[in-house]
Amino acid sequence: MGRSPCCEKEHMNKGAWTKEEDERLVSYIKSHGEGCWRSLPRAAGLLRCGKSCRLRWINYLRPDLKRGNFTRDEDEVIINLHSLIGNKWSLIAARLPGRTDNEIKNYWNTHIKRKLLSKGIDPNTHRSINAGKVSDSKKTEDQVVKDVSFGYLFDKTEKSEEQKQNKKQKQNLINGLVCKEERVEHHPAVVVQEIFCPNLNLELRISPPWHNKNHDDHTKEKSTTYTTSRLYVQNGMESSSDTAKCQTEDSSSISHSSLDISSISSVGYDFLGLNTRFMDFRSLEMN
DNA sequence: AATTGAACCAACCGCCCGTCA
DNA sequence: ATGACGGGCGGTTGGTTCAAT
Repeated sequence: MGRSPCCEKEHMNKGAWTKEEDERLVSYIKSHGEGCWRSLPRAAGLLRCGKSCRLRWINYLRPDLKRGNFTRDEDEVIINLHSLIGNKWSLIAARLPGRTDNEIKNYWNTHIKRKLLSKGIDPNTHRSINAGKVSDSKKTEDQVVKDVSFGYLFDKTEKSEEQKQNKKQKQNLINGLVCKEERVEHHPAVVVQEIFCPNLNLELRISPPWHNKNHDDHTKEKSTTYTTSRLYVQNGMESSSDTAKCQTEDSSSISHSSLDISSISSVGYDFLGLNTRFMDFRSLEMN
């Protein structure tokens, strides 16, 4: 019954891969293709576990891997997606061509986490550490607030602008609404508006930017200024109901048990304020 | 120059889930 | 129907490099 063991753990090499092992693995996969990791080591003449071969190929030897530092755009994608789906590194990696889940995970733990903390943002909740303390004190037991912020985390060119923003945010916070506007770099005609409601209920609600009838016209005429909402999220993960109700901005239901945003990305909006080539949510599901 | 600690990242570990015998 | 395995995933470890003292 069942299958035979993947590999004998004894007599297997461990640790760093040698150049020769790499060459054997690459050569074998080039001629036979990926797959069947179980039988690959023996066929390729490697004293490695199939798992180890798979990992080495996926994380290091694959020809389509992008090497070098992460770009600012990639940083943003990672942060935004992490705020949405958490430590789902493979899902995040799927939005970043040439990057692996392992690479992103390492980058998150070594760079982004620290960057967020230095800016007073909790990397787990993506909320301001200070704001969290304030709101926590006001929380009632049956009113658990979990808002998701996609705030920009990068240095502003002008501190005075930042101060203005902070002042505006504080005022909005007092009014029960956090609102932030920012012009997109390289696209001065585009204003990104972020709206955070600290007292949101627990339903999960992810919506694309509201539909603008003149969207096409605007994209044709880049000089025209238009506003798009970055994302509107009500997180219901802690709700007693396991099934989150997901609706688009125009209230049409997507799914009760899973979220399929393919219809959104296919429209071509700058969903999450990111290039849609990164944001094809076809395989993303949230329960 | 030597030592120490931080940072980085490749690789491993252990678990989960779908598939197969 | 059952139980074992393969593949995939997230978390962790350990070796290497770099910077500070």
